[in-house]
Amino acid sequence: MTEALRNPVADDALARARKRQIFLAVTRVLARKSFHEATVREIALEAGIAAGSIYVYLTGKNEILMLIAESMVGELTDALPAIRAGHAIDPRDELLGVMHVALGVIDRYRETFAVLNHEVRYLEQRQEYRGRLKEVLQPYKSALAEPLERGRARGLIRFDDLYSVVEALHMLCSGLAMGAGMLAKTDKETYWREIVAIVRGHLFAAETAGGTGADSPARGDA
Amino acid sequence: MTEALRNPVADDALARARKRQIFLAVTRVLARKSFHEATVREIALEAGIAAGSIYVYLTGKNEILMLIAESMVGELTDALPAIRAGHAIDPRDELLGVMHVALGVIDRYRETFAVLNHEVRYLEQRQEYRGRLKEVLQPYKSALAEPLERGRARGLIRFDDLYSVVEALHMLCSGLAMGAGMLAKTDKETYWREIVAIVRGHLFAAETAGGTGADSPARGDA
Amino acid sequence: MTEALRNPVADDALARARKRQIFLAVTRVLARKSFHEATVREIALEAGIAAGSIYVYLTGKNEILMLIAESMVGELTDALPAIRAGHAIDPRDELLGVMHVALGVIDRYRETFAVLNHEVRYLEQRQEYRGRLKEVLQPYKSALAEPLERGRARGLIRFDDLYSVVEALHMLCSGLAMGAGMLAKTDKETYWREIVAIVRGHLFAAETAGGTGADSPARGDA
Amino acid sequence: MTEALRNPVADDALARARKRQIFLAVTRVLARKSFHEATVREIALEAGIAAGSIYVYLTGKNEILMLIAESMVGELTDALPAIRAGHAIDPRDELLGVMHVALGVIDRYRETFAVLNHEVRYLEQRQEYRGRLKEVLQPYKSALAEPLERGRARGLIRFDDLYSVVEALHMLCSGLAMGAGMLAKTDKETYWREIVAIVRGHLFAAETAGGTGADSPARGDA
DNA sequence: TATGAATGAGTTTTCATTCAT
DNA sequence: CATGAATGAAAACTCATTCAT
Repeated sequence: MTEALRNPVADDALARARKRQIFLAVTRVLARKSFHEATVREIALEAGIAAGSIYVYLTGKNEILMLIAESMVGELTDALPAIRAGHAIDPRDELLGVMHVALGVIDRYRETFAVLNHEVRYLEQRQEYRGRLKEVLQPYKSALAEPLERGRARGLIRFDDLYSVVEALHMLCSGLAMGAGMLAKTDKETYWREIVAIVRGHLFAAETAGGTGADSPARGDA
Repeated sequence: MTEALRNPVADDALARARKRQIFLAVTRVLARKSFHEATVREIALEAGIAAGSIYVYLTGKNEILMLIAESMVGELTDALPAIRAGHAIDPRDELLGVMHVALGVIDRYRETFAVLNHEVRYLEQRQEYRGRLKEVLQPYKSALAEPLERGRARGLIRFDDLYSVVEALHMLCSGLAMGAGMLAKTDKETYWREIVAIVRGHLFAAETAGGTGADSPARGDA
Repeated sequence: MTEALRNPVADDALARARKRQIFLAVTRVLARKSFHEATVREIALEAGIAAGSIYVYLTGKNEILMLIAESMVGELTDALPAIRAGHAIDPRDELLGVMHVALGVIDRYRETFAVLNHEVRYLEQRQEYRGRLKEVLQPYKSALAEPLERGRARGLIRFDDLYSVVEALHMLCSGLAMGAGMLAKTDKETYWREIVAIVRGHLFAAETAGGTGADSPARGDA
Repeated sequence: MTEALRNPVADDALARARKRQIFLAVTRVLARKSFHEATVREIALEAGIAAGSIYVYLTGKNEILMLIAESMVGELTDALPAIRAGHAIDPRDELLGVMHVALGVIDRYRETFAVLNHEVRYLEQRQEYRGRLKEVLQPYKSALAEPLERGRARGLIRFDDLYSVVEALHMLCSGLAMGAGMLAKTDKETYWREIVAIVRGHLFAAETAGGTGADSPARGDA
């Protein structure tokens, strides 16, 4: 009754086109400032539409974040079939393939990705976004989780907690976009080489000396 | 905007105590909401002081971020001597020790850390914060970089680009606090076990098949 | 703003039909929300026409109020001849007859009537509506005023200020629709019985004690 | 937790004074325009405070309506004891006394009263206001209802449905402020004379002819 | 005639910051 | 040092109205 009142835009192709416009605009704006510094008006104008027109396609500012998530995961999803086809044999290769594609998307939209990665936590706290968000992010999550599980089943990959590893690998990729603040700005291929090496187990020359088990490397801390 | 306090507090011990109060307060507030949702008044009240009193010790809301950075890096720094003493022999162990301590700090202030990690990029864009920020973050950065370099010199750790590796390891630790949104909420020790395994090179059972070089694992993608 | 329609609709019957549609739609919408909460789009949609189509028949949102006035007074006017015919003898009966019909219309469109009764004051302040409004409302006003004057002329009804009495009787009828907020929601026939009794002079059992004249009943107040 | 965050103003006398300022300001603004045309900013400025300062004392625009209700009922309540003392003998006199005082308040704030009378219906629909509103309006309602009931008990006042009569008498008073739109603008004392005459049963010279019973005066209508 | 996407002026509301006490 | 009332700039969002189709 009250939902149908908004301006739902009958023309679906138009809606898609406008949303793409808005996504690309927000991408440009977020290169300059944070999500909270960026105003809806600014984003609209950058997209070449009037201030109020954004509300014809989106129900609020937060919906821009959902649009970002959908768009970026979409670009990743588009590349997945090719990867799976290309690395049918070894799940380790498939995993690295997914990470490489993810890195490509992240690199293409560095700042926007950083924003998404952060804001998603607050979106997730809101009942109205929880479900949708999970659904949107699912393909990315699975793209990492599946080769991991397949690898483990075949004895090619070793880990205990799937979630932790997925998270860790996701973070390794994210690092490309996050570096800006905390540490340094890195170029994509340079960064890729290093994280591939880490994943492949090349970081440490050989096993650490005897007794230093995984759970006790830091005996000196609180 | 970030000039000196208008009312430079004479009593230094008091100033330090109040800042600690504020840091702990912000820590509690950020567990509930984002930095931009949190108001200065709310933080002040949570700290047990009046709304305006925050400006006696801080010059603006952004200064709270600096305070967070200082406080968290401080807690890390305090633990560093013990680590270095404990693992004087193998830089690989020292590196893991630093990471473990960092993980402890991150775990203690999860949401606050996530906020800091994100906001730092915008602070850094402002001329007025750039320098101070770099200085504040320096000890953490070095704590990771130094054992890495020492390890490389002694042939125990292998990598090309220091920045990338520092970033990657930092991200691996950060993952503990970030998981919330993008993926899953992980417990500290479980997470630690997995990232240690990755760093130690245990993730992959053995080298991937022949030709899949580090820079070409994803030949199929755009 | 209130100038003639830009696209004066040629087909007069169509225009009348559409206006009726709109009137009935607004009647339904106002049962749910206030005039200012109701959007033009909502009213149009409720009427089964497109958002912009309302402007083919009406020059603006305020014109909806004029339409309401016309429609409701119209329904009253339609019933007047029968009343006058039925009570040709006693103007007191005629007066009550008019009030009863008015009460019927008010009851039929309670919320809409309440809106009209209120908004009319602001319409009236606008030069562009003043004249038209007076003209539209005239039949109702006369329907009350005429039997009153005739009654006075024949010594059957007693009053000094015609306007005040017309207003008072109008308010007595309006009460049916207004009660909602201030007091209680009353059923039409129950309410009618009480106001008829008041008008007929049955409220007070007998004249108040001696000196309390009409103009001095409240000597004790500020 | 979230409630205490707003600016509740510790100083109670100050809060009361500011609210009075705002009430008087709104009174002046509503003489010029409708509640929906009046902006919060305009009201604040008229009250001599800054735009945003209204939110230090009120939680939103609707709260202005509550303030109006409280203020006007308050002025009425203040006069009640004197009336009750002055007319202890005859409830009919007391009733007229209350009406006269009400008429005085209405006259003092005509447009504001009209707004309140109308908007109250929408406020009442909101869960958050229902209870408070009922409580605030209660004294006025009782002031009319009590003498009516006492009068009926002693056989001095005759009616069946209390709510209807209270409503009708309230409407008779309200007429003074409402006339503007629908009919004519009347002066207080002139209006008072006429409604007193109606209530006292002087409107009709004598009983209408025989068979025209209260429930059938309008046999000719739909 | 009818439509509905697009507009942008205008509104409420929030909140970091100041400053008199 | 501490306070908290006051400020006013800024932002999200709404919606009557237009106009190309």
